[in-house]
Amino acid sequence: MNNHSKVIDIKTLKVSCTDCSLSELCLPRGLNEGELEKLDNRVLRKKPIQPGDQLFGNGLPGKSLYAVRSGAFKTYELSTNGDEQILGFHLPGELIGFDALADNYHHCTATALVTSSACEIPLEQIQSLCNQLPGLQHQMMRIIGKEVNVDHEMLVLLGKKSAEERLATFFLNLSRRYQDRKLSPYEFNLPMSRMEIANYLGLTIETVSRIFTRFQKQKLIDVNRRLVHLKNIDELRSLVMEDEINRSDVS
Amino acid sequence: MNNHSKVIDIKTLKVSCTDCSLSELCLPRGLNEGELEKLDNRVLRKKPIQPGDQLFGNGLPGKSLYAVRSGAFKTYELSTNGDEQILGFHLPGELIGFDALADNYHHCTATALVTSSACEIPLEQIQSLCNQLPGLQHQMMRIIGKEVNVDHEMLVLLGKKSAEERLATFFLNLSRRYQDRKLSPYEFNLPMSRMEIANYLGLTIETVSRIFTRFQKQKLIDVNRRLVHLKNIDELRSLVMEDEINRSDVS
DNA sequence: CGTCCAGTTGAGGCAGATCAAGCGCGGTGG
DNA sequence: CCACCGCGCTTGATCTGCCTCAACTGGACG
Repeated sequence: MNNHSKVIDIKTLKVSCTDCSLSELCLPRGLNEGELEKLDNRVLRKKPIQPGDQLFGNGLPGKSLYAVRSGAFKTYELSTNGDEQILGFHLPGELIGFDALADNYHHCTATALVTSSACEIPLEQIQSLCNQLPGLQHQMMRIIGKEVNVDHEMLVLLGKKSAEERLATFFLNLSRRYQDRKLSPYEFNLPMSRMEIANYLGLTIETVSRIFTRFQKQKLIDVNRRLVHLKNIDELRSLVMEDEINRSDVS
Repeated sequence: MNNHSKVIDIKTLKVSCTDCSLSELCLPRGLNEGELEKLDNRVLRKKPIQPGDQLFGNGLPGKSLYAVRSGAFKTYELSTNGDEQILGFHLPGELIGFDALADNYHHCTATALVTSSACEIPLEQIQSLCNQLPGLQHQMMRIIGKEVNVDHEMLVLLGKKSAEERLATFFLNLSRRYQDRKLSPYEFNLPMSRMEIANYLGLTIETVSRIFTRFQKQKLIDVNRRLVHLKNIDELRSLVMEDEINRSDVS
């Protein structure tokens, strides 16, 4: 490496996996220093991506995974009548691009919600490294498994939950993910618009807005434009599990 | 191989990957004879599973993937209020159990819809074999990628489609999967109840029943109990307006 | 200080849920 | 052989949560 050169600019330093604060959430988790360096050498750092710009697009060849380094992305598919369905919002440390594993073409599109950056890791490199580093293979499996489980949670949300439950679930999910990133689980900025929240949760923008207002009246949250303050997380939690209490006692 | 022994009973023959008619849909796809044998040695064949019995259960340790050999399974998660959300129906040749990749515990439950059987492949074996057989690693990635894409299609369905579109999509999807299995794409038995169809599609049993009736009046299908006859696939397609570009799993 | 646009609020409508009754087939037993 | 039951499914009537349409608000920005 370039340890011999003491005069390295901050940018170069910041972009190595070794010094990345996200390594415990990302692919490097569980690797030792030597292994990390091997991985590091295969990772391509991409230039900052402006809001609305694509990281990858539906129908385009895809031979890499991407780790969100900063900012936030959304992935979405186009429905038959042309309008989009958002599949997920992706925060730093999260990997996206699994949709290209099947046939090396992307089946969804990823665009930046705010100015963002990402690391690109070619699939070929991942595969060959996995053969050398059992820890990496293990971590890959964990990440893929989590991806599948997250999607399944969304199916439950869309298939069974009321609008109110969806919003409460959404806030609690974001809260936990910000906490995992050493950020406040109580106060954060939404990187996405109301429109995008509604789309993601299978609702309309009006319904989302009304429930934001309702939650504020109930002192559960404060929302000011995109700044959210969760004031009563326990109550939000009980909202998600509320309905079984009401339904199961009449006998 | 055991070609030297001419006296082998049919059961033994039938259960090897070499002779399994599903191998082109399943894990063995793309492996040569020698490689196939290696895989074959690691696969455990499970006894037949009766309708309603579990292949694996939510919260239980999971250290294997399972390939459906015959019959059909459903996987489901319990929502916070206790009722189930069906995540998928699984036909012969399909792999299930990816929900345990994240932490070696299952996050959903798999039960047989009819008398079924499955092959168990321990994850450890898959991983070590993947290091020896690039073809297997490649096929694993393909299957995982397809799994992710299928889940994403379901998110679009639940987030955006009308009840009618959901049912049409459901029929077309089953039709294609039966065709892939060299069965009639026009006439087949549903392995699941109306209730399970409704649950899977985020609808009620009454709505499903009404749309079945409507489709019959429109001469799109014939349904008699669980026997379905698709009479006008093109019209069903136009109901969904779905471009089936992505499902060509023969890639 | 007007325009724009994201978001909010209100009124009314509708797709699908809920509630309730009926149907038909397979199984049981008489 | 029919009478009866149970259960999966169908059908009808009514209800409702969320959508749709439409008007309004307030901060950002030229």
